[in-house]
Amino acid sequence: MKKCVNNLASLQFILQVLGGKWKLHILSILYFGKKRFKELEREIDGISAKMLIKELKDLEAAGIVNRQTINTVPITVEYSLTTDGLTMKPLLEQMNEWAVKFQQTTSKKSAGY
Amino acid sequence: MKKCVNNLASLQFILQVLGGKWKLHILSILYFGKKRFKELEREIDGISAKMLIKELKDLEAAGIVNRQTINTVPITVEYSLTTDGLTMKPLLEQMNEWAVKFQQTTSKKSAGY
DNA sequence: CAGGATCCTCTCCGATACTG
DNA sequence: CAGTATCGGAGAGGATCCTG
Repeated sequence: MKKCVNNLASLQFILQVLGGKWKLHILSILYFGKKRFKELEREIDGISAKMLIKELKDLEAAGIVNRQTINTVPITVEYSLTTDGLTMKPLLEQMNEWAVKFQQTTSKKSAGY
Repeated sequence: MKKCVNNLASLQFILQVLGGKWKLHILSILYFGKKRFKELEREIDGISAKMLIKELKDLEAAGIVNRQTINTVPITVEYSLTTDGLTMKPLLEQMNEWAVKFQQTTSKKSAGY
C-alpha cells in the first residue's frame, strides 16, 4: 500500500531550497562543520557579502542552517547545519559523486576519443 | 591514494546542469521514459513552449537528454535520457526522497507542535 | 507539431556606501 | 565583524506571433 515512486513531484521543492547561485557551495562548506561568516566569505571565492547574507538567510528560513550569534566585541556569528540540514549530507555526497563522474565522461567525449 | 571526499567542489557543476526553473521537472518526467514535446508540455504545468525548448536544448547540450526527430507529417520529436542521463536516476530518486522527508518534518514544525 | 523571433517584465546578483 | 539599504545591469523567463 505504499506509493513506491510513481512520480518525483517533490523534486521541484529541491530547487526552491537549493536554488540560487551559492547555496550548494555554502552547504558544501558547512558540510564539514561550523563556520563564521567571514570564514565562509573567504572560502567561497567570488561571493559578495550581500549574497552570502541572503543565501544564508534563505537556508536559515528553510531550516537547513543554524545561525548562532556570539556577543563578542566585534560581533561573531557562526553558521552550521541543523538536524534537518545534516540529513542532506548523504545527498550532497551523492550529488558530488555524480557530478565528478559525469564531468569525467563528458570531458572524455569532447576530447575526441 | 584516493582523495576520499575532502571537498565537494563539483557540486557547483550540478547547478550548471540542473539549474533553471524546469530542468528537474523535465527530468522527473523523462525519468519514466521517452516523451514527445507536446506530452512534456502538457505534463509540466505552467511551462511555456519557449522555456521547454530552451531547457531541453540545455539538457541536450549537457549530454543528459536525447533528441530524436521523426519525419511524420506534423513533425514529431521525442526526448529521452541518454546513457549519461540514466546514470542520474538514482540521484533523482534520492533527491526526491529527501525532499519528501524534509517537507514532512518542516510541515510538522510549522503545525505548531 | 516543434521551434524560432521579438518584445517586455521581473528577479537575481554585483558594487558601493552606511550602521551597530 | 555582521548586516542593511540602494542603485543598476544582465539574464531568466513569460506572452505572442510566425514558420517548416
